Amino acid sequence: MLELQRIRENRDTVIKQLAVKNFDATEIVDEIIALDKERRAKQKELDDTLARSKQLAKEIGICYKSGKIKEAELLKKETQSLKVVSKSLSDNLEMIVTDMNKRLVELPNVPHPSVPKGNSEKDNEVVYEEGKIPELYEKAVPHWELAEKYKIIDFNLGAKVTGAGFPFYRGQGARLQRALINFFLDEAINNGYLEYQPPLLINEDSGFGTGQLPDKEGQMYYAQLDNLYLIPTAEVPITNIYRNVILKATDFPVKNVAYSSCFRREAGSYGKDVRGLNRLHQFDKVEIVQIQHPDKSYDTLEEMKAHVSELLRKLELPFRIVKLCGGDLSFTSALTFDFEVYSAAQKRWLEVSSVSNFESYQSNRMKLRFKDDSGKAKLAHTLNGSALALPRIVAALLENNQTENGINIPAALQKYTGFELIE
RNA sequence: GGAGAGUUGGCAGAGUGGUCGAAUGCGGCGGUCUUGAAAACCGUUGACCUUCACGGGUCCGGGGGUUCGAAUCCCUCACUCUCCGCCA
Repeated sequence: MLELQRIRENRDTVIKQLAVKNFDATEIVDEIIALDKERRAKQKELDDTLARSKQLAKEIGICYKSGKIKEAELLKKETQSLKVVSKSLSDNLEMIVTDMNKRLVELPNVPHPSVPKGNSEKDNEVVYEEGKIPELYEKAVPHWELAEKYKIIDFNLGAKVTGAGFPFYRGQGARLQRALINFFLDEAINNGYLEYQPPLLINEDSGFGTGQLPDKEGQMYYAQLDNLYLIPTAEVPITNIYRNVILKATDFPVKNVAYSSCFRREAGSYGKDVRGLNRLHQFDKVEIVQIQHPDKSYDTLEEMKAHVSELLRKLELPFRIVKLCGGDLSFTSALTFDFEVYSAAQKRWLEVSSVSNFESYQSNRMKLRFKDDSGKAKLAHTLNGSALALPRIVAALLENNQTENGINIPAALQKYTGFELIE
C-alpha cells in the first residue's frame, strides 16, 4: 500500500498519477486524509488520558507503600473514571484506524512517470524486439497437436485425474520440463541469485504482504481446514521471507531465485486463449526476486530485463519486450515489462515473463525496511520477474522448432535434456 | 494425535503485580590509550505513533481479560523444544 505520508503531502499528485491507471482516487484519498486527521487528534487525546492514568497509578503505588490507604482510595476514584474515558477513546481510535487501513489497501500502486496511459493491452508499448520469426513448413501444427503426436504432454489424462488445466508431462516432455527448470536455475545462480525451495502453501499474512489478499483470494486455491493458500507464484513465499525484517544497507541487493509449481484458479477464463499450454491451473516457473535500495531499484529492473533477455536468446526464441500501459498494469506494480515469445504455429505472441518494480508498495504492506546511513529505518524496494514460466516457453519451443523428422532442441538446452530431438 | 516445558532487546540471559522499555554478559557503534592494532577503560546502542520542538503514548510471541497499576495473574491462539503414537 501507499505510504500515508505520501498521500498526506502529495494529494494532488497521487490522484493525478493514479488516473494513469484509470483509477479515480479522489474520493478515497480525501477520505483517508480526513480519517488520518481524525486519527491524530484522537491519538493525542488518548495519549494525554493515558499519561494522566499512568501518573496516578504511580502515585497510588507510592501511597500504599507509605501506608496512606485513604489517599490511595481517593486517587482510585479519579483513575477509574479515566479508565472509562480511555477505553472509549481507544475503541474509537481503533475504528478510525481500521477504516483508514481498509481504504488505504484499496489504493493501487502509483505508476512510474514513464507509464503510458491506456485502457488495455492494445495500448501497451513494444519497446524492443529481437530474433527472426521462423517460417514453418506446410504441415506445421500448434503445440497441442504436437504434444499428442509425440505423446509428451497428455491433457486428457490430466482432466481425468484432476481436471482441465492440469496436464501430465510424459517421457521426453517430462524430461524437457526438468531440463528447463535446471537451465533457468543455473543461469540465475550464475548471475548471483541465491536458490531457495519455498513452501507451496502460504498463510494469510503472506498473502497480504505481497498483495494477493484481501482482494484476490478468488484467484488462489484455498485449503480451508488449515487456512492456507496454494501459491500463485514463488514471489509470495520468497518476498515474504523479509516480512517484518530490517535489513542493513550493505545487504543490498538481495537476489533470490526459486523454482516452484504455481497454482491459479483462473476463474472465468475460456476460449482459444486457454487451449493447450496457454493457460493452466498448475504450471512450473522459476522466479527471480530482488530487494534493493530505493535509489537503485530501476537499475535493478534493467538488470533483470537483461537477464530474462539472455535466457530467451539462449533458447533461440524470437521475443519482444512490452511496457505495460496504465490500464494493464497490475494493482501492486509501478512499472512492468512483459516478455513475449512468438509462437509460430498459433501466429501470436505469448507472454512468458513479467518483470516488475513494486517500489515500496509491498514493503509497506509487509514492513520490509532497511537502515540508511543516518540509522533510520526506511522502506526498501521489491522487484520480481519470471525467469521463466515454463508452459508457453515449451509451447513456443515445440511449435517453432518442429520439422518433418521431429522437434529440435536448442543447443543451450541439450546438455540438460540429454537429447537433441523429440521424436 | 496424546502428555509436558517454553516464547523477554542483534544474540545469550535475569526479572518479587507498583517509577521496567526492562538487570547482566556478548556483539555493534563512538572515544581514551597506542606508530597501528589488540587488551583495558569510558560512553553509546530497538521499533512504532504523535509533536516545529520539549515532551507524551504504544510494544516483553499474537489476541482478549482481571487490577488504580501486568513482562509478572487468568483465558485463548500460534510457534518452539522433550517424550509417546503414527509415518515418507
